[in-house]
Amino acid sequence: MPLLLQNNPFLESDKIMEWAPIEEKWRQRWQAEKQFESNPDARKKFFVTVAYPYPNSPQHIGHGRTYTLADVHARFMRMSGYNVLFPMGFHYTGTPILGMARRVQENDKDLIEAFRTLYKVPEEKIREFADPVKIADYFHQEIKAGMIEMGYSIDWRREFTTIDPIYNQFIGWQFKKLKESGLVIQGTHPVGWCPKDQNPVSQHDTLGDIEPSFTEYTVIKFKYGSYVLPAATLRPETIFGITNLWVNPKVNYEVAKVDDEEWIISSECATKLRFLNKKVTKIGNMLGEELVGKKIRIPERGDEVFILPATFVESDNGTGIVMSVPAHAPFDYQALEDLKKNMGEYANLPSLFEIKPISIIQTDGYGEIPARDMIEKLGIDNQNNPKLEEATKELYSKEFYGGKLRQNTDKFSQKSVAVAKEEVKKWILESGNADILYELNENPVRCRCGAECVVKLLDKQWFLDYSNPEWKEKVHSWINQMQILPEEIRNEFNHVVDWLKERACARQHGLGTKLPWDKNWIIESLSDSVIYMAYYTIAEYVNAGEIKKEHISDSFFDYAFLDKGDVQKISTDLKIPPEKLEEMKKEFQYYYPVNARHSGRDLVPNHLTFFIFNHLAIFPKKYWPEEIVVNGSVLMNGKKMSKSMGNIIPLRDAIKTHGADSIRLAILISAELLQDADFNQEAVHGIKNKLENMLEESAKYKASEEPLLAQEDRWIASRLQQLIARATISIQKMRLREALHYVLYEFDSDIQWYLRRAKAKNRDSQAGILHKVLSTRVVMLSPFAPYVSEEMWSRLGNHGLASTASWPIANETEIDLASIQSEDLLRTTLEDIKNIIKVTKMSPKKITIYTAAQWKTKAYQKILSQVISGDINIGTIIKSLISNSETADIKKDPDFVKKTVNDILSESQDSRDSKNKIGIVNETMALSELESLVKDEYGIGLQIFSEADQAKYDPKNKARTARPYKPAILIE
RNA sequence: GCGGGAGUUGCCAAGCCUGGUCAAAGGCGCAGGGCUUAGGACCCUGUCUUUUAGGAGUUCGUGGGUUCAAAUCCCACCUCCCGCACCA
Repeated sequence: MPLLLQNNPFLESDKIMEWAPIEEKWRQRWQAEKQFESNPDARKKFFVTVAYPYPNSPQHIGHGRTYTLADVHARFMRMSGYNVLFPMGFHYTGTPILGMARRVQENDKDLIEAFRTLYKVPEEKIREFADPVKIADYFHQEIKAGMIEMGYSIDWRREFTTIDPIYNQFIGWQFKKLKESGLVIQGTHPVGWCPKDQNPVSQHDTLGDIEPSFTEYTVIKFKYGSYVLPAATLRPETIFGITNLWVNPKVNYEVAKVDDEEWIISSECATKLRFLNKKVTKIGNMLGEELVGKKIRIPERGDEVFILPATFVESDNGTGIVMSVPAHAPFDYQALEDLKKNMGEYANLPSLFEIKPISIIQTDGYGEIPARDMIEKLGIDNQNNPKLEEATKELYSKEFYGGKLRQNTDKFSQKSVAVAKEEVKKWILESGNADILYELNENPVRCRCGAECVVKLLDKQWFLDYSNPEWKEKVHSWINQMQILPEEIRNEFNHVVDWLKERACARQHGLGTKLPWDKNWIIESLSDSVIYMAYYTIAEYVNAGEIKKEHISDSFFDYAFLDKGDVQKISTDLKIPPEKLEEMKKEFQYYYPVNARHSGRDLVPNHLTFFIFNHLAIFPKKYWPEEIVVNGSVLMNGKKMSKSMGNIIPLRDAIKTHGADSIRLAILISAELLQDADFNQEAVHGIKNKLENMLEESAKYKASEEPLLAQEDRWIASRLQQLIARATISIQKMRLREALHYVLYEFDSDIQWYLRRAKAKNRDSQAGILHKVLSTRVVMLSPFAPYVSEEMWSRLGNHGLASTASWPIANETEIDLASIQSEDLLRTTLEDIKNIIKVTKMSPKKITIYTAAQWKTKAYQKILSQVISGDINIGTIIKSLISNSETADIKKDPDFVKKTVNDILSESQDSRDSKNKIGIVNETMALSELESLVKDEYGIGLQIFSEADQAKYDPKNKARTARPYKPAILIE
């Protein structure tokens, strides 16, 4: 059979079976029966949501993970009897789509080609893509189609996009609520900025996708007569160690009026300052060498030091002036050394040789002058040696995390560098002797328009005040009460809450909702997606046209979501019948709070945390979210998916090739929640095979009432109950991999064993039992693999749908512990026989089994109960056994106690308890089942004797070694 | 640095939360056999060392500890991966 070769090897399929028609059939049935539409009723509800997608590309396997997890959760809860609401919306707001539209307008070849070949967008659609909304619309429909194909049990009547007018009104309402609570504040805020576009830039706005990150520097103002000579530093605490200032003699500095002061700075610095809202007016120029040899006064310290020349000083770095701390900065130390060696034209510099490094930081592993230690260690001999960077970095890190300030640092003495850095900065800033400068980490960063980016201090920026201590406290305490899965993430949440500061919540362009009180701003897209789950409860009314945008005002949301206001008055104002208002309010109150929110772990430090913050700020406590479930990402053949690797599998393509169920299972089974799931060809292939085999199997057994007569029947029925119990617990903890493992694979070995037993006995009456077992198993598979489960369910001859069947409830009373022990005994004995044959390499003719004598069984029970009660002292056990006439025979075989205690100790707590509970097992009877197995396996006969049997056949005197649960074996 | 995760037998990977059924699932690879014109298809068997009686020995990053018992719990150390923002 020829293989359909496509670009991606993953998309090869051997097409053993056509899944598509099966999927289509059941999908239509679900739809026709409105299985996933949820309306308030008398049942308990369960509201499960997932972060809605941003439609700027087709979804791939990675996106599929979170949605699949949520869908399994929804289906499981639905089968467990809950009225489950699982809705979906689409997040249009944000900047990337806008950027894409702009690139289409500019006829960007790469992007258009990507649309064409990678995303397979039809030509006529691409032409519309100059309009960002068209892009969003297109991928919206694409993603939705994929979700339907994946079998997600979504109530599509409640769908919306974030640019729907009523949604915008809702977000406006949200922000007014936040502002009323004092949680929206205004302030300045540094951003990466394109001076040409007059816009903030983020990573995907720059050439080469460079993140425009920046660092905050402290600028210390040195006084030179009436001028200020500012030097930028990352280490303000080293002000105590300054011995001089450095300028580059070749640089032409600017004299400029900066606000009310006159500064001497490089011209690059002047430019930077302008974007930081400084009023900078150039007055004149001054060559660096003019400054050399002059003295400046150090603020706070009050003493004076010289300005010296250094070539390592660059005009585009900081202010173009550098403060010199030779004891702790390798550059400074080396520059000073260089100068002393080669005075040249500066021979007249006074007292140069008197300049001594001032050590201000004590760090373990370093001497008085750490900078000199570093330089000697790395063998540096001049200030242009590139190793100086490395030396600086290492020393900075060592001193920052391990250093302490010395006595000569005033009130900061003995403080750690990490602490002192902040305190000193604050101290100098407060006295007006310092300022702040931001410097891009990578230089230059260019905007897509080609202009060089700068750091701009935005004025009057709006912030959500996530630093508000009361708000933080509230969030902390709620996080500690919430259900968070997996549990490890709880700490991470708490940590995020701690470090979260004010967050800019509005920007000046992009799709989105206008800030209600300042229409120049658009609400930023991570802030307009934090309480939208409430909107699902009214979205169906919007979609049905029952409420219109002109009818909506804040009073509507106040009423529906906060139960505030007079219904009659609102009804009159908004022209909505009071019953309708009441109905919507009831609906919100029915479904809220969100019971489970699913999301990828990348949203923990932002969306999920904001989600909690905002719910707590806006809604009363009874509507705060109950549970968050976080999952990891998906790898492709062990590697991260990325466009450049070309290993992104579009979800819909994968469905076409492998079928939705195989993909669902492959994603779920390869990893537990937080781990990265690895998606690969073999895994999907294996699962497909498995499902096909199971499907074939389903047609074999028909329902019939058969009593559980045989030992193996009771056993498989017991194992089924144990499976139900274990799988249910696993799903409740969202350990879906574990649950699937039990249902799909582990239980298989039980079925195999059962079939082997039945076959050995030549039974033909087991179909009814297997039918029951397999049907229950299909029900349990249904949330994971809904389509194939429906198909199996129907082939098994069951009525209705697997997805509406009730989730089985484990029945303890159906678990027959004795049958489980008996089967274990069979298996271990068979294993032992196999082992002996393997080691001796003999071909067996005859097997004889000896069960332990009664006194041993009695003694075993005694020892067992004594070990369970914690007594494992062999001496006392023997004494108590001898004192009892039933077990006094122990004297004949003192070794027996030691061996038995070891036997018992090497078993699990569960197994011990179960053995203790069921008491004495009739081993002769249990092992009689072995006969058919041995016959089947080796084609030979088997005889069983009791050790106590006087007439037994025992030529090799083996019988005496028999122990309970460990019969003696003779093979000839 | 802070926060999180990981280190298992040739490779990938389960087990760890809840200590004992762990020489440790499963897959790949490898070896032997079956089936076959053939197979990169499928099925069976084996795959730490040792052993002609179900046994013994040495293993789960390193070093300690707790326990009758440690891959699993505790402590210390080493190595690797991810996140640290105004971006969805």
